[in-house]
Amino acid sequence: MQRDPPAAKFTIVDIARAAGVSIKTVSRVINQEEGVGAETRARVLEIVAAMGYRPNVSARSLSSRRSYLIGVIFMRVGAYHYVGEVQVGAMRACRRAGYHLVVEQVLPPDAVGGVQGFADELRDARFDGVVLTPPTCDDPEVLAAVETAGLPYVRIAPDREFERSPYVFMDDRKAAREQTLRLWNMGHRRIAFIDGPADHGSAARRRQGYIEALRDRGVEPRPEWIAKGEFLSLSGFDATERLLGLPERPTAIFAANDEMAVGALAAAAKHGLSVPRDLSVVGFDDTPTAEAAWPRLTTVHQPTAEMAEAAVEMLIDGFGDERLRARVAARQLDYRLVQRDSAAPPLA
Amino acid sequence: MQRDPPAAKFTIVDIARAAGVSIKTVSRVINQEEGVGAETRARVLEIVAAMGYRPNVSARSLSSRRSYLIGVIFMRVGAYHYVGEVQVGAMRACRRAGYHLVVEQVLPPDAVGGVQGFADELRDARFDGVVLTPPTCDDPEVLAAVETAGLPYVRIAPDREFERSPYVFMDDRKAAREQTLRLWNMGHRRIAFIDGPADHGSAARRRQGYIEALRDRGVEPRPEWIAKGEFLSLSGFDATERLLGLPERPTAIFAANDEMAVGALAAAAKHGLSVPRDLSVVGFDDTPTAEAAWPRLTTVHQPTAEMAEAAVEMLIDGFGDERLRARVAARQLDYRLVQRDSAAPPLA
DNA sequence: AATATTTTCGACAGCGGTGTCAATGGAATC
DNA sequence: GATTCCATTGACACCGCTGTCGAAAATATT
Repeated sequence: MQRDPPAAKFTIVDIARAAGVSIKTVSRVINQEEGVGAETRARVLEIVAAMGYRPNVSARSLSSRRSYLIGVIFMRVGAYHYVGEVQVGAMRACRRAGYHLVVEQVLPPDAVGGVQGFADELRDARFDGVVLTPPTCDDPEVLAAVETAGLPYVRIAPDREFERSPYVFMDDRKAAREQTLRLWNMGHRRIAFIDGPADHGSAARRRQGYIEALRDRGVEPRPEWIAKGEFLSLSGFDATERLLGLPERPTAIFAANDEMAVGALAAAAKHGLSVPRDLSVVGFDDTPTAEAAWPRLTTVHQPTAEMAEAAVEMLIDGFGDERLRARVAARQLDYRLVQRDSAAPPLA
Repeated sequence: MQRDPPAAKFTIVDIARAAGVSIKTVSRVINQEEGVGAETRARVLEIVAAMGYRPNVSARSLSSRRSYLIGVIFMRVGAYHYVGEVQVGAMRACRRAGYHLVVEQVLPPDAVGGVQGFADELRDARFDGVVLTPPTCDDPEVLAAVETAGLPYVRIAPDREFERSPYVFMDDRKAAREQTLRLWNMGHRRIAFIDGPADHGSAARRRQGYIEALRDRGVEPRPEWIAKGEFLSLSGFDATERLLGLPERPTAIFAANDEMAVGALAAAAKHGLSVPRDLSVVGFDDTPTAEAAWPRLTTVHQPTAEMAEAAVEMLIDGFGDERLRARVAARQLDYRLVQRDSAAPPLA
């Protein structure tokens, strides 16, 4: 109508004409609806392929009221490596199903835009569904906005209200337990833990796993072995300084995330301790930091991309089946212990 | 028509009726077209606000042939922190102009999907324009795909063919020069450089800046002071080992990116050198790694988010003015030296 | 005051698909 | 052979907006 078509493509009408059928039949074929004769279907498919036809997304959305767009919501896109991983997985699932991935961020309420800006975006974008990542997946305002918009959503690793929506998760507690036992089985008996922020659910679950493991082995973890941290490398450094100042110095330190583990490595170096000879340090998450650190961190691999992929799958599967939306579903993914160079048996 | 409207919203018809004007007039108002009386415009705007009307994106796209979607293309979304930064900036610009951001990735040709998968996505998604990031912005196949699709595009920090499209960039050479001079001015005279991959344009420009700075000060950089690296921390470690093995050991090391600088820190620790007392190490890029490292890295801040923001702006501005597309435009952004803890004057 | 211009506004035809529903025709049933 | 029944298929309205173009109203010109 108005602008020159960027690349003169075909429309469903062209295909219908070429195949000698109605546009509705073509529509049926490309949407894999039934009720089309095998022969007709084959002919149409052939022509579609030959002419390189691809349906117009806008027209399809307008008519069907689906956008074929999935949104992933982050608190701050720039902040964490996490974000990239999530996108990789989500994109994979989207492509498989013919969806596209739109990235949205909710800025903290004080920032320009804030949650309101997010709500507006939500309405405009007409997502078919959204995936919420931590910590937005536990933000009451964000959840309210999404629910008000009537959008189906799946949460990744939520901290609470597990009945509120479908979600995917990993067993942090169990992973931390295994991570701790790995140190134990190497022979470590004085194992310290660097905790994450108090309001961070997965940090709490990891701490829980650590405690459980020790109790399992008949050891009551001493309070001074659990050092407060903030998930940042500097806090890991400080925490380690405190731990190394203890009368009975730990032989192994388990940091609740990789960044703090890197801080721990630095503190060890400052104290002239060689890792893993004099001190073992293990992390959690398996971010690129873990691989880049020196020595390379022994850690727990969190299947971030896979969780995102699963989340998008659940979402898309749910579209077909309205009941799925109501029914709460959860999907668990497996972690994996990663053995690298920062942990070893303690010196006799 | 078919599914129950998620949240019963208004259409342009409702607004027109409420305002007592034609839908076309409402359309004019919301698109800020001229040719509407001030009074009429005000009335319509008021009703739009009161009823909370937001135009249906699909309908608008179908009719206007614009999708209000901007694509950002990455090689591998998961790999670099870079990706998040770019998205932050791009999203900022998109929101301001009422666009949405879709993330796409081109997988290496050998991967499932590969460049072909990307080309298909391009056609489906009907982007109004795309932003290409390194290294895809120099990939002939990718460029060909984008151009074949007839899409306007802006590149971020391309390495070559600067006439081929508008682009945004930062002066790597000058920044590296300043970074080197900073070390020089601290009193360092034996400054080594850890180079990036041979085919990486910005690495070459940084090396050039390093060389220039030394020549500026009347020093011809010795070949053995320039160590090969691969932008990965391990390669920085190895390079540093070689440099520290030199008869006349350098007092400062300038790594062409932060990751290699982190490797350098590790190598220094292994050699029992305290940074920055015994050895200064500086990086480039100012990724989170720089802040997380121990000691925190003195580096050069690359305005990644701002570059992406500028790229999207150029793209959107170009839509209004067809001539802009043809005309090559470039926009330069400023780097910023970041002073942290890994560099200090050499020991007397 | 009559006419020429300009500004403001609306009718209407698409954009390219999907949903509804009725028509067609061959197989199955009686 | 007439009737009923599915499986196929197509006609057509419609999704909500923008572009075109002509009409009406306001303003300027002579």
